[in-house]
Amino acid sequence: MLNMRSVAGDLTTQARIRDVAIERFPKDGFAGTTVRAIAAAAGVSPALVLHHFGSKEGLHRACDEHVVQMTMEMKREAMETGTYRESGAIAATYKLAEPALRYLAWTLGTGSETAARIFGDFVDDVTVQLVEGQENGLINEYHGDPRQQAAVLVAMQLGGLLLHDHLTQAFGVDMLSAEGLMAAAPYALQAFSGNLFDKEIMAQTKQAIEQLQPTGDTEQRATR
Amino acid sequence: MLNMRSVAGDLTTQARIRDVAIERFPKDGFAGTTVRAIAAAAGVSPALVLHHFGSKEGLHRACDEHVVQMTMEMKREAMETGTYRESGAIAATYKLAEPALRYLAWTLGTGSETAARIFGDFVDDVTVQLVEGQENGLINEYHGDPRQQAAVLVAMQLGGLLLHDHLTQAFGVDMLSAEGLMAAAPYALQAFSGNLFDKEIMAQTKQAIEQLQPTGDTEQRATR
DNA sequence: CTCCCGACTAAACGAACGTTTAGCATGCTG
DNA sequence: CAGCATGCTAAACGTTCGTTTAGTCGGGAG
Repeated sequence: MLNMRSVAGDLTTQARIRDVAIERFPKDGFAGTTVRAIAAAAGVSPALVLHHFGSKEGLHRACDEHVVQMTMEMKREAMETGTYRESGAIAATYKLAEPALRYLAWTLGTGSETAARIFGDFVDDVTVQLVEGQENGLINEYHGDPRQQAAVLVAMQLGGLLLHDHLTQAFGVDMLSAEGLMAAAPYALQAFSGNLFDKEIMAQTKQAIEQLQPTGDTEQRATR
Repeated sequence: MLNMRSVAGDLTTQARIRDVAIERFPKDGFAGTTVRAIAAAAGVSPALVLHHFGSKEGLHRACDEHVVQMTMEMKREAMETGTYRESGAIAATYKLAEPALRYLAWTLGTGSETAARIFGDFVDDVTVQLVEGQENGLINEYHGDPRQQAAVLVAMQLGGLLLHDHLTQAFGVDMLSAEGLMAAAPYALQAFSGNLFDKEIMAQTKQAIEQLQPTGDTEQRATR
């Protein structure tokens, strides 16, 4: 059964093709990445790519599955060591390899079902942390629905992941590395500490939000 | 000079083509959107698209420019009415039309130069707000560099924009509408208020971040 | 040894792509 | 009126795409 011909760097040819695709798809998009380019980068013929994955879309699905699986594995490890809860769930993603992180960010930006699943899983985790944290006294009382609060927190955290290129430029450190996380996280903590924004501006903002026109139909703007 | 042939809905044919492209590019990606599809949706021939914009890439540039211009216009208006400062800069983007917002989110997800410019502009704005706010007492004392703090805040805020599809699902309200902003913003404010996270978990998280392995070369993970 | 299955390639397929060319219709200008 | 620039289309260009087909090679099973 283990009858693979060429094995370079202890990776199956199939896995090598998939890893190349995981690197390329976020870079040039799905349609912008050609089967021929993937094959060339993996050192195989274009036909072999389709032999292993059925079609280009099949390769896409395989990439999604693999990244999701790696993400879950990362989560499990982070939960065992305790860093998952402490780092607010998503920050622990730095343990993933950079290509997988870029792929994750790319997928989340698309409206795919995989993206919805990943986002939903994170929200589930943070919701649990919120509810359990309140029982443990780690989370103070709050208004509203825990799941909606969790969704906002997840979106905030993932913002750093999706915009890692820009944060990398702002910080001068690769934001997908541990150094980047160590550089940026204190600022996130400072924002959440309540020490940054004064009560006055918070009240002003709250009022401004409440006074928004509920429906944008009267003063709707055209794309013109 | 104003010699345009067909004018439907008071928009130039050229503007109509560009608006169609602004809708399509985020949906299917740049490579995934064909000139023929844009032309068909705009009710013109494919050749006319290239006649007006030179090439597909030229159309892309025109879309970028137009969205950037609309964003700046939105900013200027929000500054005049005061909502820009109060809403933390980016939240005011809801005033943009939905296609433009989707395009903005799509562009920010790419590593394009336009994205870097937009992100940088937002960071500039928030940096100024941070510095001026401290003088006015609206921002309390904080540690670190104001520009880096601003970058983290912008990334957090834009996270909601980039992940609007998922937030929309979580809230049951279109997150690119005023209703969506009104629904989600209180949760963001609650997170920033310092009332959500207890001091203990904040300290735990801070410690966990500091104890990360500085360089990930020893335990580096492969994409395998 | 023979047979066979799976990894793998070379070559070709039709379709669809971005772009070009030639030309038509319209309206402004002199 | 003639002349010309402009908005616009139809048709075709060459290229490149995803995919298919036919076939080679090599190890494992009988």
